[in-house]
Amino acid sequence: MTTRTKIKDVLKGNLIDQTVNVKGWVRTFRNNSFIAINDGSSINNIQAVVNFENTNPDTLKRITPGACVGVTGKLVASQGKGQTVEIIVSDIEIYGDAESDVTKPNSYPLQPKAHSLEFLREIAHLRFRTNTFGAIFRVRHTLAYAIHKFFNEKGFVYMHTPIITSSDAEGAGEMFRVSTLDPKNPPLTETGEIDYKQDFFGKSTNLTVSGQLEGELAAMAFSDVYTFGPTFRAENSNTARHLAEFWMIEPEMAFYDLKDNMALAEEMLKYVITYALDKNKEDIEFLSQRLLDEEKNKPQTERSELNLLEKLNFCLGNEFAKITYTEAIDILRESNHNKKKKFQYIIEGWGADLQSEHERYLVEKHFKKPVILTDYPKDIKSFYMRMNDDGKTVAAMDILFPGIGEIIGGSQREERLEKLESRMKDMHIPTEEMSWYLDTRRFGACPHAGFGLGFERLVLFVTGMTNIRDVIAFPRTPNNCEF
RNA sequence: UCCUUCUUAGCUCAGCUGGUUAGAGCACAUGACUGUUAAUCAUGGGGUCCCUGGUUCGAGCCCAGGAGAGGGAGCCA
Repeated sequence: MTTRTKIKDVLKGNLIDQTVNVKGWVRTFRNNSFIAINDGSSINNIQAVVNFENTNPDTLKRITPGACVGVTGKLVASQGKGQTVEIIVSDIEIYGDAESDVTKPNSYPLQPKAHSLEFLREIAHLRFRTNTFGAIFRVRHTLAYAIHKFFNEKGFVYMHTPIITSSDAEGAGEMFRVSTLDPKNPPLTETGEIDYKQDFFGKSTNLTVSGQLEGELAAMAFSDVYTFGPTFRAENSNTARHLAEFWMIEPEMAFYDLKDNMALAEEMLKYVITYALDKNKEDIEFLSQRLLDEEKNKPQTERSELNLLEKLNFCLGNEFAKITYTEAIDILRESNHNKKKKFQYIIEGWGADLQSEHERYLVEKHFKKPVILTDYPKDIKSFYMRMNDDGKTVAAMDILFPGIGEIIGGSQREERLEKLESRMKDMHIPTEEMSWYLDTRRFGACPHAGFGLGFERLVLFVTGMTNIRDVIAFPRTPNNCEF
């Protein structure tokens, strides 16, 4: 009995002349002889050669795209040109058929031809079996692993912050309500409001929009912590960069100021991208080529200057540009783009929030590399960000990536109790409910900082994909919760 | 949520100024071939033209409403 070998390992070729067994799903069956089998361990298929003259014709008919097969045979150097090794099949087992006749109901929808990303999104449960999505989700895995590896090597503690929260004061966005009350007949208070005292938790609860506040509590004990978990926003955002359910990495570090925070973020991004380039070289090369092929149909002016691999390497080889909000406003105001009124929103003066066209100009036209923007006006940022000495700006930072926009948002936190409380009052955030959070400022407060990295946006950048729905297995967006 | 474009065969698309029986490539089926590389060659089947209503002698095409998708914007990660 030969034990199964993963196709990735068979392709290494050091098992040559040995009998091997592989199991996987048929991609194509050419010439009644050559089965391309993929088991997800690699972007590459193994070619299994059957002798159709002494194989049962009924078995041959069942070798169709999508079918699951196991083959046993001798691994030999390939006679053909497209691959170095192949398996001469001595035994084949069909584990699961896949109907290939499209005139029949429930036929396998993936055909040996190119499909549009939009079509594959409708069959997200099967799209893992394509080259593109195989590559994307292997890269996604590697990036997730690299993030844990990076923080672990730096001595960070991985915190699991709660998914269900009662805090509605984080201000990061609209929340999904969590309730076990009967939606048709909820208990009411005397004033006619829904009585959440009778709900499961005895109060109104929601899905988390951020683990940051809980992360800060932990950082006041472990010094360096991070979270990596699902996050939920009930915003009615219909863009290629937003999801209702996404994964976020939120490190929080005691004794870090904004500069330390920025340096950690840049180091982490470069670390994980380097790691993925090393571990998933073939996948990223495939995705790079996919992007080139896609852009062939576009006019010259819309094509990228760098291919995906070059773009990633360029990002690794250069320091991120670091400028303050105030400097960014000056650059934008003095730009020909602004003077020629090419912006939809003309930069008038200091204080306005930057529109994505401005961010894109800074990243893609002016600096042509990732940009860290710092020290935003306090009025356009969150209550917990540390007030700068000028009294006008806060110690915030956003990292902007080409093609993606904001990939990281972070800040040094306001550790001074009085200043934090007065900010909360200004922004109508109830300090009583947030007493547990304010305790960190009452007992052994220290300067600290942290940031949030949108994991899917990182995956977008590394895979060169342009729609966030294509880098998460089963995307949740307004009006869409399939699978 | 706003702006905009689209929806025709399993997939990707064409369809002229509103005109008779709606096309192509790929996929699929059948056959041939048998060292292929999304195999090739031949033959064949395959349509609720997104839905509802309207205009018209006549609607895939025009009008109104609806649904779904793409791109852009806002909010953000």
